Amino acid sequence: MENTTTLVIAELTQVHGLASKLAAHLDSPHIDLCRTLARDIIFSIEKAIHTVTSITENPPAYVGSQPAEIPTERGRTNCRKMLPQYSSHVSMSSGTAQGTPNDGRTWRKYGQKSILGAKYPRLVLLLPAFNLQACSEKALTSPKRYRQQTCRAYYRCSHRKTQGCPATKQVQRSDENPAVFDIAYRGTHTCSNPPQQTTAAVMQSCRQENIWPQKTEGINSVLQYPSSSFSFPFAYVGSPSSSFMSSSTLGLKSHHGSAEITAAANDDTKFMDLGILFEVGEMVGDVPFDASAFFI
DNA sequence: GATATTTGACCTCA
DNA sequence: TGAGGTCAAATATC
Repeated sequence: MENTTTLVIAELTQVHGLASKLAAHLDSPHIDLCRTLARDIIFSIEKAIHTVTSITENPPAYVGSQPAEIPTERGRTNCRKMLPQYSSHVSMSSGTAQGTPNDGRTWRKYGQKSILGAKYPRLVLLLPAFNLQACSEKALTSPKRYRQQTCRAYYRCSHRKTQGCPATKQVQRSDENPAVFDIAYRGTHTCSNPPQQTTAAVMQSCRQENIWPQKTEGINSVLQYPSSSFSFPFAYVGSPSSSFMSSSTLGLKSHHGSAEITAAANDDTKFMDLGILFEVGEMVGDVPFDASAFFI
């Protein structure tokens, strides 16, 4: 519940910031910007409502840190019912050809499964960790079993062996938005592994490598993100300029114990200009953002 | 050789 | 019995 409260508070904080920004621009000629801000406000409110609604309808059996499960003699948990619920979900648009989004932790992939009923089986095209050939061959040879399937990859903390860290995560494409990856985290890190990169360091490297998000031609307009990533917790809440927001949205948010990265784009999306991206954005949260490391 | 990934098999649950 | 989650041997990469 604490996690939910944090999420809702964060959303409300964002709404407050957006509303303030909207008020400041009411008398300006930038009507597109106002529309965008209004849309963001509505989105955040809907999200907060959804968060509260889902927690009411499906109270989690687990939130936050819990001791690692006691494995059986074969190293498996005895009762799946006792497994902790996902402590957080991250949605991230990523068409990078270099793997799943890096969240600052080191993960070891330990499995992959085809998931029935998913809308977007093309996930295998975007995440090289997924075996495209195997999936497609299975789809051809067993059309009934593999029809409309996508792959879900399973990762666990690299420090499970050395430190017994129970954290795991699952990565698959969102059914609701093909441009968004759903990354579900289970358990919390008990390892002492620090985040690999700071936000400023990541952005600095992105700027240097000129690998900021851009449209991927031919793959349903999926935004490409750099293979490097953001460390949590960090926060960026804001809206790109009106010209950009007319065709796409992007937001980065994080909270204690949970985080979310979202991005979406339609087919009209043009290359994102990072200067524009941060033009009307603002940093919130508890991690300092070193703008000097990002802007020349 | 160490480490990471792939993949078929196995286990649990509904 | 099928689906989801995990194991562990085989394989790939550095």
